[in-house]
Amino acid sequence: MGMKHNKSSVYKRIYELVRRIPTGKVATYGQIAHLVDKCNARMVGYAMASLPFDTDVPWHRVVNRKGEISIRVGGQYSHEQHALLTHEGITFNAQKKIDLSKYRWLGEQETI
DNA sequence: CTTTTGACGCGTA
DNA sequence: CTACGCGCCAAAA
Repeated sequence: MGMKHNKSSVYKRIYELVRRIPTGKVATYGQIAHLVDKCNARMVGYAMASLPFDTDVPWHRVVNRKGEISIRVGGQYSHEQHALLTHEGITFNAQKKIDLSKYRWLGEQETI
């Protein structure tokens, strides 16, 4: 059935998913995109970039596939993202990378 | 109207 | 490991 998938509904799905990333965990742009139909990693980036300043969507928990903050260095928000993640207990190595094997959100899976 | 400019990831070389 | 092209979208100039 040709249910229309408006861009806005895609963005909405992205935001819903990002909201589910728990405190102290991160997801990659590609990981979010993989869970949303008609979506790719870049679109997740666009969706994050278009959020208002006072959003309650935890945008800072989305990083690139290398575990790095993907916002342009020197900008206000890259520093903000680093601060927020550090505050949640996430650590960065000497190369400013997060260990995804340790902090990656595994979706709905429950670790027993 | 067109062009530019980004919060990306993957295949390929 | 790096470099490049491509897919894909929106807001601003």
